[in-house]
Amino acid sequence: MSTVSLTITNTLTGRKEPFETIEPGKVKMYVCGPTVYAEAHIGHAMSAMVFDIIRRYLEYRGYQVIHAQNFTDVDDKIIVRASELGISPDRLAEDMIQEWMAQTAILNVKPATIYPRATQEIDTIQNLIEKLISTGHAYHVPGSDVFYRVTSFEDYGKLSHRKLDDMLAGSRIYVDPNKEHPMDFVLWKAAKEGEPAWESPWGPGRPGWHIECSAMIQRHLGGQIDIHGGGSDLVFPHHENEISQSESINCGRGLARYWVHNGMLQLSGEKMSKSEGNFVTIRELLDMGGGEIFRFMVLGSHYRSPLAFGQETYDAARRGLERLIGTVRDLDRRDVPGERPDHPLADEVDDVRSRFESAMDDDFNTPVALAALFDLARSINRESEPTPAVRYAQAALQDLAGVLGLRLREPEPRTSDSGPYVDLLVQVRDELRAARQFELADRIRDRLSALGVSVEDSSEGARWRWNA
RNA sequence: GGCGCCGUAGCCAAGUGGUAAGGCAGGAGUCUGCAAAACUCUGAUCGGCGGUUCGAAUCCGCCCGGCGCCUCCA
Repeated sequence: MSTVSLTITNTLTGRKEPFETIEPGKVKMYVCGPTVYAEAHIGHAMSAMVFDIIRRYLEYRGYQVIHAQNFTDVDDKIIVRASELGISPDRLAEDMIQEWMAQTAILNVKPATIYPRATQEIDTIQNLIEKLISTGHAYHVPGSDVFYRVTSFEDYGKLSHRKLDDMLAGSRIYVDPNKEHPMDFVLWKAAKEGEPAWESPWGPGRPGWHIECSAMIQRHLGGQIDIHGGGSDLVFPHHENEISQSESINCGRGLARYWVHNGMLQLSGEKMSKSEGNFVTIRELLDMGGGEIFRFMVLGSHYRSPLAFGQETYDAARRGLERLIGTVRDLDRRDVPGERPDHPLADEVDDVRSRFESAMDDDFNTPVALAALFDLARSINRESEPTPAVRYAQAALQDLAGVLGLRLREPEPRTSDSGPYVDLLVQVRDELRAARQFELADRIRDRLSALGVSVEDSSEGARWRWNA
């Protein structure tokens, strides 16, 4: 095993802690996925990317990562929305899941190891609830729901660092009179006429939101996990409730060693959210060709901080990313020397890699890791000839960027079949330039630019690329 | 009302005790037929006030401003 000194900020303790896995070399990571009732927005994409980056780095560090990401595929909002659309809740959920899978693939998010769904965990969920009732941690109100009894768990509030008493003060507008305590939450929700329902000892109904995660973790990852992740908006009540459910019947073993939460994506100063209606969908982002640009934005600030999405920051990210792409543009992996060249650039690579690793070891400090990559890019660009040392450094740059999930490829052309014609125009223009027909050559360049093609001249002839 | 986070150059953003990484934008150069790209040079004393310290962006207190959670939410 390598002597890794990785540290992670743990929401549970509020501190940065050395990362130690339960099993050597193996990481069990569970990340809360979306409730699939509507198109996902880029806040969801951000969260998926953050944990993708964490996963990639853990794998880079030699860990085997078992990554589970759930889908909440039964819930009030799904039912409401499906009925608005005139389709079944199943259908809606399935469509949204397929879309999520396709979009995260384009965003270069590595597929999770397993994708559990609430509706496929009903047995486990019911068993858990039964156990919670029999141990006095939950109660069934006949004709109503099954609730978790928050006062039965003395650690309630330990994740979000609040006390039950403090939460009551300015809290809810409406409290279900069936609850013993206002903070008690639903484990099993009785179905109304026409709603999706499963038979249970407490009547037909469906699982409450929080219980599915406890069940999935127990069934798919078996007991305690290393990392539990999600957006910071899930700390309370979702993750707090998960802890109480799982730990109250697990004899005090911690559900997860490290609780990791990403900051919220903001749009015009406020949290991006479906219910608030201020959001940019992943589809819109991808239509702009902004998948990798967005990842670059995410990498540009620490994952725990809020990130503001806006045209200015988007453009800045695009330009920065273009610089890195330009640095490895002409790289052909076949030209990369197998041996480390004896050259100052190779020393620079060593130095950059070491800075990259220290940064990532320090609670996944991606802004600092990126800074190291930009320094390497500058050193590479300083070289005028594509020597083996340059190829070596370019490959290293691309590899390290790859650990962050950046592909560093040229943007794809929108019209894929026009390439040969652009080639032709650029060649003709080269000949015009050779004949010193600059006026005509400039006009071609201007016209191509208007069509989204950048032409760059050099002593070896012109090259062109699609603008992002 | 309770809990927590944040406020660093025009913009984004690292940095938690020893005199401020990186990116974008801007300015001046080099290269180029011109441009683009690239390269070189170029900018901040860290929201305000007070305190601790030999020394603070970094610790403490107060104030101002912003955000998140306390209700479904990545």
